[in-house]
Amino acid sequence: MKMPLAKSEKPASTRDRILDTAEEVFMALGYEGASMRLITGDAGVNLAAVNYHFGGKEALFHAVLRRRLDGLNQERLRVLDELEIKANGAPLKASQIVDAFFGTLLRMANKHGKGGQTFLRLIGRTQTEPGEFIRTVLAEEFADVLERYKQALFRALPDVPKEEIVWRFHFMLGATSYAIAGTDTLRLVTDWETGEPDNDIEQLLPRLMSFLLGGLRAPLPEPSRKTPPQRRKKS
Amino acid sequence: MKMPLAKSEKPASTRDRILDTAEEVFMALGYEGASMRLITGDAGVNLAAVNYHFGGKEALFHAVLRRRLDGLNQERLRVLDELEIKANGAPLKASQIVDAFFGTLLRMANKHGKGGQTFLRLIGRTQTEPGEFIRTVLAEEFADVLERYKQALFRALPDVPKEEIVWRFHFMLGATSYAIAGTDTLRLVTDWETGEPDNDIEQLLPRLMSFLLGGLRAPLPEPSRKTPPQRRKKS
DNA sequence: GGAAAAATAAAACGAACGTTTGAATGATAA
DNA sequence: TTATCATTCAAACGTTCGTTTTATTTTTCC
Repeated sequence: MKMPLAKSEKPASTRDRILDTAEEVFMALGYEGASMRLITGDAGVNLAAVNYHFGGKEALFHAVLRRRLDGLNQERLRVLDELEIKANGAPLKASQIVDAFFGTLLRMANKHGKGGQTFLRLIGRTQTEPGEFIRTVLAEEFADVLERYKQALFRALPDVPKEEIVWRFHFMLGATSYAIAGTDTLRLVTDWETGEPDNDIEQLLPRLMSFLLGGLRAPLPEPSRKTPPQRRKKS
Repeated sequence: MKMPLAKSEKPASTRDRILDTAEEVFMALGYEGASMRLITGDAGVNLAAVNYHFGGKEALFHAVLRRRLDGLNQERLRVLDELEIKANGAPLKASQIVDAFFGTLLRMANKHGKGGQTFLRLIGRTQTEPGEFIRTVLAEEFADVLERYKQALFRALPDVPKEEIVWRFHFMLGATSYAIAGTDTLRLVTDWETGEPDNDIEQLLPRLMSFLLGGLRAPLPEPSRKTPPQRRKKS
């Protein structure tokens, strides 16, 4: 029988076991580095199961990303909606927007426990993965959310040129992605005799927030050139 | 004959052709994604040449990184020395330090023309590569420089707790690495009807600088907890 | 010149990859 | 029960991987 399963039971269907394991393995080894034999082996399922349930390695990766990104981005939109309703037409504060975007990410990751943090590091990694289709997946997944938040920031910071805001959004994504993906280089910078990065998220969030907001609201670079370079003809 | 070759000639020894090509291919496909057959093929040399001249794929990657990283980090140390001599014992300004570290990176990359920018994106990529040895290489290569700059920042910002500076250094690395590695996500954020990212570096530097300094000097996060969590026992 | 060393070339190695196949097994419904 | 469907499984497919081997060519040095 295909019982819906009361909430906390865990026979863990083959499909779900693959997803969970794949998430971890992709995170640890990257897309290219993770082999289907390793994933299916760790998950305790047959090698062919991935192709049966998902259609292939790419599709599996796609599914892994989607499973959590959907929830995350829905939540991001929900929080933004809520803020805008409360504001009743007035522009939001930049700090609210930044928190709604990046704070939601970190808090959701923390909520799901180990799995959430694994995923957090995965998408940090994924941002710089070279594969063509990976970037496509991310682009599709993020397009709506980014647009909404971009617009919100435009309204929140009317004095900052839109182009500059876009750049700074990009920088914020980088700082966050990096802060999440690897404690690698940080471990190199500091002496680390304090805790493991596992529950560092609670420490990380306020620190990251201060940094991001400081950068976002920084004084503009001196406009060294009047014209925003010469506009190039569209190819 | 093994003539030293007047400066601008370019028979390009097998070794150098491999290095140049490998740099591009690694950048485009990542370490795992780049195959020796592709590299040697593009370089127009025999497949076995890499193993002959470098010893293997890992050693080749190592050599690619070292070739430019050595110069970069030497220059970074030189610039910092120069600043500190001029300051005559007084602490430097944070903006000077940030420019010496990140500005030097971007300027050097710009100097070497196409090759430099390729390399810039490569190290941006490399920061999140999963392979074990890759992180080792980067750690060795950067250790000295990071330590020097860290100390300089400590002196420049005596009011900011050292721990906080380390974190923010990490965030700055992330923002920069990301800004460099992929215009990928940015291309997704903006509408891009302006120029290609090729010569964007001149635009990028002042923008990035403002952002980094804004973040670095941002007001501290409220110390929500007095004790810096409880110190965990060292395992 | 010719011997020694360095460099290039072609071919093959074994291992690992993602995917496919076809039979065995389990559950579902008439 | 029997027919039907979905799932699991072991085995093999054909490629591609990094590396090694063997032979040939080129350079270096006496």
